[in-house]
Amino acid sequence: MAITQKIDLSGISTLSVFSEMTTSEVEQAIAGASLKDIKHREVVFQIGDDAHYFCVIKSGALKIVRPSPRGDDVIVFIATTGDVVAALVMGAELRKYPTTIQAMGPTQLILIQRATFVNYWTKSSKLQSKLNNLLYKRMTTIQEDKLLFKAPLSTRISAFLIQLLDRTAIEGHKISVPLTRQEVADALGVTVESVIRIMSEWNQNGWIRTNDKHLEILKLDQLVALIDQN
Amino acid sequence: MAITQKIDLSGISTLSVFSEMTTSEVEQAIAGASLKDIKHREVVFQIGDDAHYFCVIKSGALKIVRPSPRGDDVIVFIATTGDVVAALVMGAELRKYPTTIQAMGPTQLILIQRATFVNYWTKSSKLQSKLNNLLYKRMTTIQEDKLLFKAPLSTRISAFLIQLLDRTAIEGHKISVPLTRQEVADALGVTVESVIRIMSEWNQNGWIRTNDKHLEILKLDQLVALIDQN
DNA sequence: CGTGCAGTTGACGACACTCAACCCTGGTGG
DNA sequence: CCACCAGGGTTGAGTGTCGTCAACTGCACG
Repeated sequence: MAITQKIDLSGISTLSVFSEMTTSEVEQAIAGASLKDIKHREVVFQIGDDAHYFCVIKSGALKIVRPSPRGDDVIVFIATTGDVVAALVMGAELRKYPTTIQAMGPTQLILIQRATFVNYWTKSSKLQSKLNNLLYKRMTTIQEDKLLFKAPLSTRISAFLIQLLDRTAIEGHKISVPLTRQEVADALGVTVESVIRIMSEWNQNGWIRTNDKHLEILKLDQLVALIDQN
Repeated sequence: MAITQKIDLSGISTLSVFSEMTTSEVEQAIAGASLKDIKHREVVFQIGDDAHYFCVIKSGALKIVRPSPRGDDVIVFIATTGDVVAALVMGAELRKYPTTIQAMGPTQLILIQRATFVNYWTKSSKLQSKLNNLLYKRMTTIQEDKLLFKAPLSTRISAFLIQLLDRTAIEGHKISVPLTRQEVADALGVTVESVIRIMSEWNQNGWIRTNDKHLEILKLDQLVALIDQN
């Protein structure tokens, strides 16, 4: 674990996990925690390692990845600002990370010790309830994709991008998370080539634009139409 | 809501949700609840309906279903004994069931009022923690399937059946939940015909047997081999 | 005795996978 | 300064698996 900083509460209480909590409650929730800056692509937690920490995303995004039996990676979920990652492993018997967690773009994390989870988070029904909601949302997004299983790939890619756009929204229709075609493919469980064939066409049509790993959606209505027409 | 019975605590405290709880805690958790017998195929909660109740499965199984845009159903999850269903909707702003819940085989439920959830469950960190674990397990099973996305269908069916066998295990290798090929297809997001083509072959090879909607796995090692070889 | 559902089989076609080659960029080292 | 390499993106040809459509059986149920 590298450079850490003193925790500044001001920015933290705005995170949805800690909303509706008093300052003292927030302090207990992050007792002994540290702030950490993560570079693009840096691995935060490695699958199989002993799980001593979990984290809350202060800014940026993380991908939760599992290797498939075939060798290729599968992106289980892309966590964004305010999400809590690896919390439930803290309470599990087998205290190894079940997934690899990796940064997408520069990311700032609140790294919290297992002990804090056991001593405070499990005892706080407020926090537990927040965790439940986050988990529920995560499950819902996975389900949405399952619903589109039989739909053509273009529909699935479109739905994926729009859902990611919703969750990372900045001004305009620009996805603030750096995203390669490989990652889109890994998230949907398909091959890069298939993704590229479809997104290249969108590019030529002027529906999307990529610069410096960042994807901008120029014709949102066209992508939405792809989903609806189905 | 139809015929209900007086609640018998003896059978209930053995359910994993209520383990590690005192009798009085369990009583509060199911205050005002009723026991209900559900017939095979009966709909417990209908998607879009007002969510006044959630439930704990005392015995049997429920399928959690969402209609896809194409019109066909997608089975999100098959909940078995001890699972809690529709609990998280109780706390959501939009109090409509997000899925349809339907019985698979004769099932006995503990039907609990929303008020009990709000008044007791949300306040109890023990129960919240149990809910977290159940949700986590549910998410893990969904993920497992995602890992096998690119694998041949036979592998995915095999993995699905084995996972269901693990969770419903009775003596022998018989899945105690009645299961049609359509349901297998809906759970994996594929067509019935594809499922049938594969399972018919297994039938002829003597690897599985179906009688009265119940599936028995005769050559478990053969099915496991399908997963491993991949 | 008709209706509906579960299971089955076959023919056909489409969409996505596989494999292979190639471009372009940025970074690194001689 | 150039050569080399790696990673991301792209394109094409060929293949295969699974979806679609259609027809048919057997069975349960009212």
